[in-house]
Amino acid sequence: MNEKQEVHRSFVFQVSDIVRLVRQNFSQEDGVDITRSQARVLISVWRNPGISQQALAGRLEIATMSVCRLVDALEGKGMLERRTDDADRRVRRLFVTEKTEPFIEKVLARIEAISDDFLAPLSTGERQTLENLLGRILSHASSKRTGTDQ
Amino acid sequence: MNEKQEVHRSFVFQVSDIVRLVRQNFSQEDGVDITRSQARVLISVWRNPGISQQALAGRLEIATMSVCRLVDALEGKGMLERRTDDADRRVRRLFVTEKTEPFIEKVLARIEAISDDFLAPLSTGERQTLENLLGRILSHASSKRTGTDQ
DNA sequence: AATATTAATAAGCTTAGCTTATGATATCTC
DNA sequence: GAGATATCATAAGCTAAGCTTATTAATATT
Repeated sequence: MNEKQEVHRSFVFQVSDIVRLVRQNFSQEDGVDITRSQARVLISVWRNPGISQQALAGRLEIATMSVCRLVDALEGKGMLERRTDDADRRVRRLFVTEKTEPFIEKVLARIEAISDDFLAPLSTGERQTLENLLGRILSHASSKRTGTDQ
Repeated sequence: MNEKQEVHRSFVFQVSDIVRLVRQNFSQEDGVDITRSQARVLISVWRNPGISQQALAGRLEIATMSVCRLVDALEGKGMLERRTDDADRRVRRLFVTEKTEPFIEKVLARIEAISDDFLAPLSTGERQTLENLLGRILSHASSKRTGTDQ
């Protein structure tokens, strides 16, 4: 039973394993048909209405092409809208559609619910500690990324 | 600059983001051409020589088909060997090839190096705390998985 | 002997990215 | 103002790390 834990408990594998389990938990449930990365985009656009795809890529630290694909999907579902910027007609400004607003709450709730599920075995204090440790790891890791930014 | 952190700091996104950065760091470097999940398989076979693909799937908590593909890749690189079990000729017993043994050290070192890289901003005590918290999350999450085990 | 179960695999799908090339615009330089 | 250069979005197609749904071969059950 606890032999199973012996596989290889380095940080790299620990986080990979957790993310695999998260992904498995993500899809189903409520009536909002959206993936984890689509949710990330949606929330980010909702928080930054009118952001360009380029800027969004910088903010999410993924390739502009990846943003483009994710926006394609969300636009296809009618959750996001691309509007051409009049001042610079190369850029597409992104907006959450009005009909989508109510879904945002659901998406946020789902993410919180899944997080809570995983954090269930930890005390409140431990959760804060964890968030702090992971946050520091993230800022450290993303601050030393080479280029691709902006 | 720290606006970038504001995206959405729930546990789900924190771990996803870290894993994305881990994957980007994984591939290159030393002379061992292997992916993260292949490494996971390789190490597990090395620690459990003669394990069947089925049993390995149970241990790694992934589908038998996924194991099959990963073993295909590793066998293609000559790092793993499938031997038919004489007693039950349906099962393939897995072994690390002799020429591969020396690579294992490299793979383990790489994983440790990447882990260390990410853990760099933490003190030794904090690292232990983190490992403990993530470990508990993992056992909790995988214990409530439905079946597929063993 | 006929049936059911199990181990592995073939085929093809999904998610979440990536790179490389191309088409529109904008901007900079002469 | 024209030509070169840079920038934003996107088309096309790749990789990694899974998945599901058959199918085949072998074993176990009845």
